[in-house]
Amino acid sequence: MPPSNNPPLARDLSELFHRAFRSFRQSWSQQLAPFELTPHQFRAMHSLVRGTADHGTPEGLRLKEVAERLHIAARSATEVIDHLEAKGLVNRCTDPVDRRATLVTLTPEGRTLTDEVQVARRDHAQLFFGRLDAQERAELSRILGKLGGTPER
Amino acid sequence: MPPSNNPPLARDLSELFHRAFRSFRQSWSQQLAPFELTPHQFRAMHSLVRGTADHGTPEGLRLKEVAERLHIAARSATEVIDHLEAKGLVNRCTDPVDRRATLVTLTPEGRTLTDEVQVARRDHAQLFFGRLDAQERAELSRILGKLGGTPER
DNA sequence: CGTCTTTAGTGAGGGTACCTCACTATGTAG
DNA sequence: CTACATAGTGAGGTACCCTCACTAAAGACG
Repeated sequence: MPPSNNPPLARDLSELFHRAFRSFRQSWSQQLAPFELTPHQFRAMHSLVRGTADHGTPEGLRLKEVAERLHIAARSATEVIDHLEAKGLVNRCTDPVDRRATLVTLTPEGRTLTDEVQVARRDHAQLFFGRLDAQERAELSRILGKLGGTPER
Repeated sequence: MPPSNNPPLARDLSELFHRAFRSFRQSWSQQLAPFELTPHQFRAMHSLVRGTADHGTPEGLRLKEVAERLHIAARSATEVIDHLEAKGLVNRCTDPVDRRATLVTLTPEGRTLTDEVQVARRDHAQLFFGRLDAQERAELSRILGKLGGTPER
């Protein structure tokens, strides 16, 4: 009985948001599991690829930059990189220009893995967002952009 | 090749989703801080209110039910409830009907606090989703519903 | 009644993803 | 050279999850 035509209104947008995101994260985690990477580890590697592409320097990103790109504290970036280094996916080396800084670079293995996971990520996104049609995706994209908080600074 | 005039397309819905949710969660955490509750603690209390309303039983929810509502393992629910109990916001008592079970009920303080936080939550949602107009909110709501995975049960 | 199985909660022990604070080593300005 | 800032990290903490093994109680059945 639809006595209340009630659209599932803004009523509980919070709840819906939470739920949807949880579902998203969980399925992504699963997709990632075979690679033995956590979402953040992958995000870090991803940032390395894009990062080095960004500013001509071929030699990786500083830990600090990684932290910024992941929106986490520097200390936390250290940890993520620790794990990746332990797996032989990245290397640390002192920045010759500023010896306080540590440059993080992908190893060939890391590079390869990143590419593979990139594909998996695309698959996952298609699977997950595939429930929406193109227009809905565009709309969602626009809306999320608005909600994303400070786009800069 | 002009860098990219194209709209922030569905290109990285994953990224956008992640970013928006992070922003959401963070601002909610902050809103919650003055009450000295973590998001999950509040969610648990919230489930108690709704739970007891649900099935006539005036006497709280079982731990297991709490776990189900929070979508976490039973053991984890124990922890959340531990914290709330330590703060005097909930009580545990043995279910007279099934003495294996523990009924969790809100104390008057817990009840009051929940009501207060409920208001804060509404404020937060309005603030956060206020960046969207009514139509966008409705659209978002609809879309998130589609993405939410298991709609019920 | 006594076993046998199931269930609810929890102690023990882990793990991830974050954080702050204080310290070292290095760089930079005066 | 001194003073200060900055990059990374060790130490230590919190939130939020988990599994595994156990106890106490309930239910099934002969």
